[in-house]
Order: sequence, then C-alpha cells, then structure tokens
Amino acid sequence: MVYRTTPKLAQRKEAHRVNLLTTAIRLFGKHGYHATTVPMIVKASGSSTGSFYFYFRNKEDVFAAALERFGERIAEALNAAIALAGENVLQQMRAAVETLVTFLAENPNEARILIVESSGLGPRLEQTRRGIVDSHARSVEKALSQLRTNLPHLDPELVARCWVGSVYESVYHYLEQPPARRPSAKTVASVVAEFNLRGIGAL
Amino acid sequence: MVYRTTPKLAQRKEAHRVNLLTTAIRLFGKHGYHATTVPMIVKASGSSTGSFYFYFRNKEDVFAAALERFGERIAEALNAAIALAGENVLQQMRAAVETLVTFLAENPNEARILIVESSGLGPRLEQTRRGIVDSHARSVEKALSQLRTNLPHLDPELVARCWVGSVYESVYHYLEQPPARRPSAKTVASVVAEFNLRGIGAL
Amino acid sequence: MVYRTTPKLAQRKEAHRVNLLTTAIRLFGKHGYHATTVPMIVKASGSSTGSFYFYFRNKEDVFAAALERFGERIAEALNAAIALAGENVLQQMRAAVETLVTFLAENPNEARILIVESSGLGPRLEQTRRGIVDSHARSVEKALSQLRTNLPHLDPELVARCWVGSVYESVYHYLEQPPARRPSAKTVASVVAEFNLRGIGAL
Amino acid sequence: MVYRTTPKLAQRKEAHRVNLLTTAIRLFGKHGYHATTVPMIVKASGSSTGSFYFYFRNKEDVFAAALERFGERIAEALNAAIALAGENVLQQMRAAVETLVTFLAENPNEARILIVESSGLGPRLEQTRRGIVDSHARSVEKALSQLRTNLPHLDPELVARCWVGSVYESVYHYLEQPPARRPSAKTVASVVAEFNLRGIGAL
DNA sequence: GATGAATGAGGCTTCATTCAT
DNA sequence: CATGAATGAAGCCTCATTCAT
Repeated sequence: MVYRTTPKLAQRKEAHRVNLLTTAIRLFGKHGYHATTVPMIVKASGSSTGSFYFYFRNKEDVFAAALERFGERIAEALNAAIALAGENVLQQMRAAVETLVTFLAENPNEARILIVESSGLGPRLEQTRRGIVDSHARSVEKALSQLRTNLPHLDPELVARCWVGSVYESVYHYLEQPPARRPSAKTVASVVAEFNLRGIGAL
Repeated sequence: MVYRTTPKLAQRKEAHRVNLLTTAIRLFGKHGYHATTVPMIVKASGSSTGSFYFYFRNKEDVFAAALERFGERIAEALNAAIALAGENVLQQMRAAVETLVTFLAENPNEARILIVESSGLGPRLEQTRRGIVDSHARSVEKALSQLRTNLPHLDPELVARCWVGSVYESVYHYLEQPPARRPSAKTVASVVAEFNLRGIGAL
Repeated sequence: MVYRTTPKLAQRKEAHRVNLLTTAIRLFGKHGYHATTVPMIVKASGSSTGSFYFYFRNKEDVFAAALERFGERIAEALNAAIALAGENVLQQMRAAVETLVTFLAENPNEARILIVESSGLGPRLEQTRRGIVDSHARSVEKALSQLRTNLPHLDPELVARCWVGSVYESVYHYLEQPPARRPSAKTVASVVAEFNLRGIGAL
Repeated sequence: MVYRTTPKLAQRKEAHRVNLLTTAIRLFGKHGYHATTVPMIVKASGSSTGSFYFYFRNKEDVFAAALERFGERIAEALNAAIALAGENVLQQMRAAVETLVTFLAENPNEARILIVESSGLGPRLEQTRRGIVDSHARSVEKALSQLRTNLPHLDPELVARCWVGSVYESVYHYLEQPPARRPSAKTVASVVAEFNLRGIGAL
C-alpha cells in the first residue's frame, strides 16, 4: 500500500482506511470473525500491520466499524425507500421490508456479518449489533403505532422482533443456498413482506 | 471426579460424559463458544483434560454434542405437543410455536447456544445447527402442505424460514432482557404463534 | 525439557520450575529485564513457551520470583551470620555488612538483578525490591536502636538508607569491574563495614 | 510547535530541541525509560515524530542527552558550592554532599532518571551514567587524598563508592515517599553529610 | 480409565524508525 | 525544516491438543 501518486493527503488516508475496511468486511463475511486474522486482512489489503493499527484500534474495532457503516447504509436505504413509498403507512412497511431484504441480499458479505457473525462476540459488538437491529425494530414499532386503529392488538415490541427475525432468517437462508438454487431477491422480498404484513393483520 | 462406589462401568462412564457435557453447555451458554476454554470446562466439572479428550474428540465435538442433544430434546417436546393438540392442523401449528418458544425460554443456556452461539463456527457446527433449524422448517412446511387448500399461496420454504426466524429472534430478544423486564414466556409464545398463524393467512 | 526418567512427579515439576527460574536469573543478570525475552529464557532452558506460562504467570512473575527467592536467601545468610556473631551488637552489624557484601559478590547475577535491574520496572517489582531493601534497612534501624545510648543522634531511617546505599553501590561497582581488577570480596566487605560503622559513630 | 515570530533560525532550532528534551526528561522521570514512548514525547511536546528524529538520533539519544545535561548541571552546582566553601577541605566535602542531595531533591525528574532509570539500559547509557557517577566518586577521591594525612586508611576508590551510594539511596528513598511524609531536603542533606564525613573518620 | 504436565503454533499488538510530501 | 503516515520486526501470551505416568 504505497501511494506514489499525489492526491491530497486526506484523500490518501481515507482511501487507505477504506481499503483496509473493505478487505476486512470481505474476509469477515467469508471466514467469520474469529477465523479472520489481522495478518490476513493486512496481507489481502496490501497494507501493513502498523497501518492497520494506525487506522483501527484493534480487530474488534474494524468489525464494529464495518457493522456501523453497514447500519448507516441500511438506514439510508430504508429512509429513501420509505420516502418514495408515499404517505400510505402500509405501502411504507412493505417498501421497508422489501428494501431491507433486497439490500441485504445485494450485500452478502455485510449481511453475513450482521446476521451471522455479529452474535456472541462480546459486549461491545453485541451492543453495536443491537443498535442496528433495534433501529429496525423501532421503525416497525413506529409504523405499527400509526396503524393500530383497526389492527388486532399485539405487543408491538414483540411483533417488531418477529418482523426482524423473519427478515434475517430468510436472508440467512437465502445466502446459504448456492447461487444457482436461489430465487430472485425480489421474490424473497415480496414473500417476506407479505408474510409480515399478514402477521400484523394488515392484509 | 472420583467414583468410590462401583456401579457398572458403563454407568460411571456415561455419568462422567454427561457431567462434562452439562458443564460445557452451561459455560457455552454463559460465555459463548470462543470464550469458553477446555480448561474452564474441565475445572468447572471437576474432571481432567485427559478425560475430556477421552469422551470428546475435541472442543467442537462437545459443542456439536450439546447442539445435537438439544435438537433431539426439542424434537421430542414438539412431537409430544403436536400429538396432544389433536387432529386439527391449525391447533398443531399453534401448539408447535408455543412449545418451541416456551421450551427455548426454559432452557436459556441451550437456547443461547442454538440461536446465538452456533453461527459462524465453521462448516461442521453450521451443519449441525442447520440440521435443527431445517427440521423445524420442515415441520412447518409439512403442516402448511396440509392446510394449503384455502391459504394464499406463498413459497412454503420461505414461509417456514420466516416462521423460524420470528421464533428465534423473539426468544433471543426475550433472553437478552433482564429477567425483571421479561414478560411471561407464555405471553411471548402466544403472541409469536398469533403472528405466525396470521402470517400464513390462517387466522 | 523432556523427563523420561521417573523421579516422582512433584520432583520433576519442581526441577522444571527451578530450571526455568535459574535460566531466567542468569539471563536477567546478563542482559537485564527488558533485553531478556521469554523466548530467550525458553530456548536457553530447553523448555517450551507453554511450560513457561504453566509455571509462571508472566515474565514479570519470574522476575519477581527470582527477586523474592534471592531476598529469602539473603535474609537466611544474614540471620545465620548475625547468630554466629554473638551478643555484641557491633559485631553483629559488622558481620551483617560483611555477609551481605560477600553474598552479593558471590551471586553476581542475582545481585545485578537486585541492585541494577529491579528499578523502574513498574509497581509490582518495585514493591518486591522495596521489600528486600526495606528489610535490610529495618535490620540496621533495629541494631541502631540497641546501640543508640552513646551514639550521636541521626535519623535512623536515613542512616539505614545510607548504609544500604553504600553496600549496594560498592557491590555494583565491584561487579562492573573486570574480574582481574577486582579486589577480594573480603576486602570490599571489610572496608564497607568499617565505613558504615564509622558513619554511625560506632568506631 | 509553530513559530510565528522570526528570531534567528538557530534560536528557533535550539528552542525546539530544548522543548523536546525537557518534555522527555519529565516523562522519563515520571514513567521511566521503557514506559515512555517516542509518540508520548512528541505529543506532549506538541512537536512531531519527524522533528524528534531530526534533533535526536533515537530514543536512547534523548535519554543520554538528558543524562549528560544533568551531569553537567550537577558538576556546575558542585563546583560552585565547593568554591563557596573556601579552602577547608572538610567544609568542601560537606558542602559537596549537601549540595548534591539538595540538588537531586530539587530536580526529582532528573534525579529519578539518574538514580533509578538509568540502570540496565544497555552499554551506552550505562556508560553515560557511569561517567556521572564516576565523576562524583573522583571528586571524593581527590578530596580524600588531600585529607589523608591523619585519616584511617581505607581504599579511597571504595570509600568514594560508599559515599555516592549513600547519597543516591537516600535521595531515592526520599523521592519515593509521598511529599507529605518527606523531611526537608536540608535535613536529609545534613544527615547524609554527617554520615559520610564520619564514615571517612573526619569527624 | 484418569490425570495433568508439556507442547508450540500462531494470535494480537506495540513502537522505534523512516521517508515522501 | 516540519510533518505524520507508513512500516514490520518482534514481543507477550493463550489454548487446543497430546502422551507419559
């Protein structure tokens, strides 16, 4: 990782950091947290141990960074989709589920990190994961509260978990299948959305 | 681990093995797979390293054994519950969800092992986990096929995943809460069952 | 470090531990604390990293063990010498100084560890060192209190430090000289004893 | 480290160097040689890594510079004190001890560097330390030679070591005490002087 | 069968130092 | 001259596993 050209320093730094981070995500997604070693990341990214620890406090830190960044990207995607879906809350919910499924399916490495690898890694990462999952859950809860008038009453917190759980497990299962056997992400998305909307009694 | 009495050898052996396994489950459930070391298991069970490796091929092996045993117990519990529920498929499905949720909630260590810790541990354990999850999914698929006549058509494989995902995530969330804040397992079970039955259009 | 013979297990363990410790002392004495690495100790003793950490918690721990053991040996030597010196406190003091100097000179590695290498190594080791030095100082203080009748009054704590400092620095200097140039340890011992006894006004 | 004014270049450079050196001394005195890292010095002084290595060959080099500078300052202080003490060699010796003790006590960081931290750091620094200690010892030897007529004969080299050792250890001990418990530096100085003058039989 | 001492590969991390800008 | 990003050697330590007793 030697930059002989002359983009501005800040750019080079950012590029270096991103390069490390991207590589890390790929490897974490492929081998999992524990099986991915710092030397592996360093080698695969063409950087050096020193640089790694210059940009990240430690291994946990890159993982958290990957998770956080992914959380932000998900939030952006969801917000955009919801905005596009107009005023109708039902349309918004459907859009949200479909976007989430699609987005996860399109980012398999990150999805694996979030869904599969981020559990059981100690408090800090559990915390970060929780942050993301909870934010999904809260969106659902919020939408639910706007719909509740004529819906059967179910504990919204729990329903939100069901919602999130069904999305994650579907995507997990989807990603585990050999690409040849996979249905289109669109299909998965719409089935899951349907299931969930029915689940709350909205269809 | 000193056996002064002289029951038959086979019994002593089995007791020793079970003792190690039980201790391992507890520790895996509490600290997770990686944070639980063989010395920890050995010390906590009052056994010895040598015995550990006499009864289990390696660390992965105990974990797999724990997982498999738990899978069997779940299957037993589900079968019993379904048998009790009579002929009505819908009743059976509800009984299945409620039993699963309750059973997981009542065995938090094992549940954590299954839901939280068994992901991202390499092919073999992933396989074992898959076996269990898939068996749940297949039960759901089967029930679905008996109901399908008048249900909206949704890919049964996928629906089964939604079903399983909502159960696992609910229980995960349930277990993460401080006992004081937890609703009763019964409540959770019935909400999840309701959600899932609605999800397939059966309510 | 493979023991194929069959002395009792406890003996083998002790021998292994002592072997490690002795090697460590030699290397610490020769290269100092920081320049001595665990791999060096392991290699030189024909043991293994694992064994090292089986017998000692960490590098600091061996050093402390070396220091403590040496402290005990010094105390034993001093007590024996004082006992031999009879009732006369003055004789005892002289015997103490001479024994200390001689003992240090005869155990150059340990002496270096105590005098040269054990400063500035963090609280725990500083503590251990202090323990030894303080015990010397206290012996001096005690003797002083038994003599004080007709001595000029000087703060005993301080005088004790002067006493210890002069011994240590003399030995340090002695050990730094090429063996050829060294006077006999006896000579050094008696000069230092004389100086110190005069220092307190006892001669 | 930004210089907006424009004093002559040489002055700026010198100021920069001194700033680094001063900071280094403070940190070395506080944390010790090994626990003080170049980044620490650089950050604390508001300079940069590059500058550090512009002004000093390496970490050892700053330490040596600190030691040397301190050695010079001690020598100056001693010479001044001796000059002030007049012709009487005994007075000179007393003045020397008292000045040394006081000076060390007044410069605790540097004193720690000299007494505590400069041992066991490899040949070069050992050498530098030796230079300073030896110069003290030689002063004592010289004074001794002027007094010897009516003194009991003791190997002057050794006596000089006792002398230095008692000063260092006293100051070491003095500095280790919490400021609240410390007697005045003056007191310490005079006790040590008394002890040492008696030690050579001059009182 | 039971024991636990012994092993060593390999992980994570620090930090002195260099050099391009 | 000043800066600080980049480097990588090397240290400490853990832990799954083996095997002699």
